[in-house]
Amino acid sequence: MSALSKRRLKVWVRLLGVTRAAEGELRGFLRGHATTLPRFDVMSALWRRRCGVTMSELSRMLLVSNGNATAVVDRLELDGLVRRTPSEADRRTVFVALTDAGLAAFEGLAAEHEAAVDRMFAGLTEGDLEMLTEVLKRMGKGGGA
Amino acid sequence: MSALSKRRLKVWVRLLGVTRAAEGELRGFLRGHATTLPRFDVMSALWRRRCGVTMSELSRMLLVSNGNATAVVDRLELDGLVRRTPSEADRRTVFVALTDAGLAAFEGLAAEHEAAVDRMFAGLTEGDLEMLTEVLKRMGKGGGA
DNA sequence: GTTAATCATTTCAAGCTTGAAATTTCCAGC
DNA sequence: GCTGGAAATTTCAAGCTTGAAATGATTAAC
Repeated sequence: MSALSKRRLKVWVRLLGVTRAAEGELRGFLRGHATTLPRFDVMSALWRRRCGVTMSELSRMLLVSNGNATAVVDRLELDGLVRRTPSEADRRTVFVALTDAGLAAFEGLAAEHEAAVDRMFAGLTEGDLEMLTEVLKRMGKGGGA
Repeated sequence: MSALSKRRLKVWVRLLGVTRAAEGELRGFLRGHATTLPRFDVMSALWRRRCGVTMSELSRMLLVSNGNATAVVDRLELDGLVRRTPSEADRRTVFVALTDAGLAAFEGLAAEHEAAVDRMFAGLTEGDLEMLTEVLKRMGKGGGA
């Protein structure tokens, strides 16, 4: 139980705290628009991959379980925001994509979401951003092994 | 939609990704010991404040809703790991504290947990830690206002 | 062409989490 | 000492999330 490991623990606790606080802020913003963080995350992923992704790809992108992706996509589908299309080539796989309504809904929200994130990072310089990216990249490599 | 705001968005996505991956890792470790992240978080908070905290303090410490704290404490209480004690001075408030069994359980886990966090941060130098702390501190101030 | 292994997805039970609506208690002003 | 507002906790419905088990489909080895 070295001093270094205690320090790492402290950094981890702070990292978790800041991330949770930020998530809370975004959740509050999205609540005002009758949606939620996981729904927004799914729609955002589908927006980045406009032509559609499989359920497995989706859950890998968002780092959530398969069952979770199924549940959120189910609800979005009920609301007409996403569409499932069975693959022709492989009858196991399903492609998910935004509907026109989903695309419009996401794009209406995206700018405000970006502004909210902007505010969260207002206290950081460009140098901070660069260092943060660098450090996070290194963390990802170490932990994900 | 400036280049800077796009950059901030990217950093936020990465921050969220790294944090989720790390949480996943810790969850996996805790699963092997028949417990979960939220339970561990509560016990950890009660360990830091050995003499007991109120439910409100607890939910503020963990950045979760009151209802959530109630639910997790309920389950921990059923398992005999924490104890609720009504306040003498104010009959609205309740103090929560680890039982002896809870203390033992937590301390048995804490060392391994610390080791797991240690591994996650293995790729970071002390300078990285310092800079990360600094940046996170500044983020917390900006966003939490 | 069977068989076995693997893969993509869904289903399920259990637990987590939220935000809002009760409930009970305290406190301040009258 | 009432009374109204504020505070601490719980309750509740709805949605989120997980991990494991089930289902259905593909692939590779024989």
